Amino acid sequence: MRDSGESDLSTILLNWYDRHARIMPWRVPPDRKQAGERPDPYRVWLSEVMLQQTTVAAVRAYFQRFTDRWPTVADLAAAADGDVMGEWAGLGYYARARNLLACARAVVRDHGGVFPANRAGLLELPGIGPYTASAIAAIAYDEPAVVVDGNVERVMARLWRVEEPLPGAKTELTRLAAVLTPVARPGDYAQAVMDLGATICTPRNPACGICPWRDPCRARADGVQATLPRKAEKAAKPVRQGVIWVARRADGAWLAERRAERGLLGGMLGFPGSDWDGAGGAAPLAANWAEVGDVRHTFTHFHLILQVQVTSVAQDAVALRGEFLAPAAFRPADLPTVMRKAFDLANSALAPP
DNA sequence: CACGCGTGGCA
DNA sequence: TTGCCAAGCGT
Repeated sequence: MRDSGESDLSTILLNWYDRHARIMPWRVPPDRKQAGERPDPYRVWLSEVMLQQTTVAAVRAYFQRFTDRWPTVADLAAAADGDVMGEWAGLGYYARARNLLACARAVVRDHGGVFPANRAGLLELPGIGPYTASAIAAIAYDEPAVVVDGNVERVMARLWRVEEPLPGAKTELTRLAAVLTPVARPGDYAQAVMDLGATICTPRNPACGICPWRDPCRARADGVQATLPRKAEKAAKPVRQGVIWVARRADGAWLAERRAERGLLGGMLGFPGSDWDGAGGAAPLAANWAEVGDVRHTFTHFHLILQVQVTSVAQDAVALRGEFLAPAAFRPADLPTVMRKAFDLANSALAPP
């Protein structure tokens, strides 16, 4: 045991975590850990990937469905691509789902179905970067890895009053996080900082009055906690426009199209459409198309206005693009949100078949 | 290293 | 309504 001031800080936080740890389906609470229970690396990995840039509230239901359907990494590795992409639909950042499958298959193929038990090994796997490798190593294997996510950056920036804006401050914040990381209970410590950041040291209106680190916090002492961390200004989002064609066949089948593996919504189910450059495009089949309105959707880097065209076609219609999927094979829940919006608009505009 | 990559909640 | 934000990764 160290006896430095930094060690005191981590001890204060761990004591707080022992009393206030949030209950999560992928987490082993501190009292059960103390009794010797270990978290399942598969569930830790799955939760960490889902939580990348995503709120706990959004992840919970997805985590439950994934673990119900694929209880082990071997089950997931054996799944069909389309089933995994469909189950991920709505959660966003779909490269995560593609990498999730690639990672599960690599674990089965190259590691005998067992996750590497250290940060360096985890880092080699697809979809596992510096943060996720550290988080799994600390939480699942109690490796004293330095875990730096958005919560840690925010908490460190306030605790030490770091005025340099992100992303430039990242190196300094990582150094400060490393100094605090304890050798004992590094996994609980990592989760404690994240709980602190999510429930007390929040981006807006931090609850400093009940914070276990309120006394040592330099930003709090100077009253500048709400201004930290500083961030570089972001560019304004341009508006892009396009057309999407939704066709229903007489038997109720829908003309769908699997998107390219790479890029926006890569690997997800969708409908034939134009480029999103406002130039229009050619319909995927000759029919009497009707414009039924626009769908508006905002992606990370742009706003999209999608003009929705619909039609009903005969059973012998031939599509130039896409594939007719029978009602049993077409689940609207498999669609990413922007495509789901287009489908809902089209479906409500068409008379029952 | 800067950028592309989703979505839903909230002020 | 609009902008900001959340447990980042790959290129």
